[in-house]
Amino acid sequence: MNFKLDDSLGFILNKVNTKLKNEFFQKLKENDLTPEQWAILCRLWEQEGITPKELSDLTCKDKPNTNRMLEKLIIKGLVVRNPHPVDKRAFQIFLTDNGWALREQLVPKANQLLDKATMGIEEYKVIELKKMLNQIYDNIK
Amino acid sequence: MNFKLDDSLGFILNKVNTKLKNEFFQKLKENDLTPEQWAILCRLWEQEGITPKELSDLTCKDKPNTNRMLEKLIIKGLVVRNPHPVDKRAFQIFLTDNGWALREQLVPKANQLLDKATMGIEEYKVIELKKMLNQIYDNIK
DNA sequence: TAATTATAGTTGTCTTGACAACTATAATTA
DNA sequence: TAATTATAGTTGTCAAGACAACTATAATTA
Repeated sequence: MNFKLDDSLGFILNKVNTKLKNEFFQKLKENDLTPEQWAILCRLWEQEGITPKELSDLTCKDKPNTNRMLEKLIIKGLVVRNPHPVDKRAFQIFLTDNGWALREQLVPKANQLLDKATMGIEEYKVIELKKMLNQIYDNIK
Repeated sequence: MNFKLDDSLGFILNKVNTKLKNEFFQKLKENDLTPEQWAILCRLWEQEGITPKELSDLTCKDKPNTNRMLEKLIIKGLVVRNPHPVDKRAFQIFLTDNGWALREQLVPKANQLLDKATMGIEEYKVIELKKMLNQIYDNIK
């Protein structure tokens, strides 16, 4: 009936994730962005014109939150929301020039942070780490 | 200038953490608890009589949040808050009988979920995983 | 085709997380 | 000892995550 919080995967994961996200938040501050908004931009850099629903699936967030984040990105002028050409319920999200321009500023910041985070861990170990995390993701539910 | 979100440690970590926490939340639902409140209880099971400040350090949350969670635990009758015998600014947090009683209900739930999450991953690999995560934690800042 | 069901997006609520600013007490040091 | 600085806890704000309930449109099927 013993349980050591410090040795619990859930606690460790949460701790690391919070700290990493927070550190990234600090780095993104000067661009007035959050890590979650960053994730949305990333997806749009990969593929423009998708719907909020698709974005919410691709970023693993629910629809209400995705929409609220999109609102903020629209207000910031990084993204536009056009009516969907076929489906009247839906919208298409596109990047503005400003949205595209952020990419070359932000990607190095993200990579810098990840390099720092994984310092001292061999590259193949990091790959293993990610593989295990993905397996855990698949294992749940 | 390429960046693949799906291969990014930050994104994967966040995804897994969110899913695991959420799954745990579902398990804790019938006890009307959240994973964060669980973490506080864990610490108190390990050591009673510590202050909110110490609890916030031990659970890696800030003071305001820790206090708000403690309020909820007090309302639920799982925890009491006594004046600190020496330091008039501080308090001491103790478990009630109900707070203690939860332990044997909750610990198996946590272990069950962690077992499921790490299914198919060898035990020494899970240890390696936790070690790497802890190193990442130390690497940041 | 009409009725039913599914889906995209919206609104509102609750919990948590980070942070800043504040009060009261404790500890330090001049 | 008096003044200064540090600390415990509090209050308020904003971003986000989960969830439930809702509207409008699309897809299915009777």
